[in-house]
Amino acid sequence: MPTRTAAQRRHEAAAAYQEYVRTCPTQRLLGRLSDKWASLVLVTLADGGRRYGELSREVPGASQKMLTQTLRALERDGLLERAVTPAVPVRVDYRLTPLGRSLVDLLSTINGWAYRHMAEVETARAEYDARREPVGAGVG
Amino acid sequence: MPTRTAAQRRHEAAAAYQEYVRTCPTQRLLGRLSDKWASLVLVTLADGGRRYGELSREVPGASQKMLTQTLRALERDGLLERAVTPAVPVRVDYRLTPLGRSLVDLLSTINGWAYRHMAEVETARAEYDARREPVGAGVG
DNA sequence: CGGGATCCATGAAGATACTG
DNA sequence: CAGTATCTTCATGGATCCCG
Repeated sequence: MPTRTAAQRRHEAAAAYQEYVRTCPTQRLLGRLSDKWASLVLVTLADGGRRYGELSREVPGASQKMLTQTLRALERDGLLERAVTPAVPVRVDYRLTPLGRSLVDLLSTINGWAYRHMAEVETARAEYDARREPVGAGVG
Repeated sequence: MPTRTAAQRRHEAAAAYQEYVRTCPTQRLLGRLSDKWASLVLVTLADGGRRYGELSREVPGASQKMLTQTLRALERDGLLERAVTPAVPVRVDYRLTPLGRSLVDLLSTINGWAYRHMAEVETARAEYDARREPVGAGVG
């Protein structure tokens, strides 16, 4: 019997894989895009800069916590710029960087695939469900 | 004073938006791709079908629960096919459908952007962190 | 107006054990 | 071999309060 159990070795493999996932640019990118609000903020900013309040109105459903968090993450990644105007009521504007616009383009591509193929997905999904849902219809 | 408070109206807006997010093909697609294991399984299957056990070995870090769950979801979406061979030890093969291969192509595009731009992201991230981390270095 | 900090509910991810 | 069922754990997201 080896020192490491199968579970332990699997755990090590998992750790190594997690590392790979964290390293792989594609996985990192997908992670960023999977952020539900990130893509929404990006496309909202695509047609011009916005103030914080405008964003919170145009991206409803996002709490300020999530919005701020998303904005911070996107700013950190160099996808958008944050401009603070220290007036009496502070004014903060957000706008895309060239890198951000580049990502919006990619988002358009993804969008294109979605519109071209998601109908097939929906169909497949409906068929799949149809084969499972009638639990008591076909067996009796 | 209206019947609905600001919080309630925000809640309704959020609900409506959640509905939009669920409806929007792009959001649905991103949701699927964001599934950490989904993209991994797809690219693994890109160069040929695999048995369940093979997948669990080639995609370590995924518990069988996660693997099964991912495979079911992908099958449901019509991205891959599941072929059961009822032998003594059951044999199950998974392989991409044309739709699945199409999605792998999209994944390649995403991959391309990632490799072209993630270095910029890393740089931006490092700069951003550099402006925050030296908490006592630049202020004193 | 913009946002940081905190607390809490929810759901997803993993380990384990069992089945056919 | 190929799962399914269950329990626990943990990260995520949201509500709230408060500050500049």
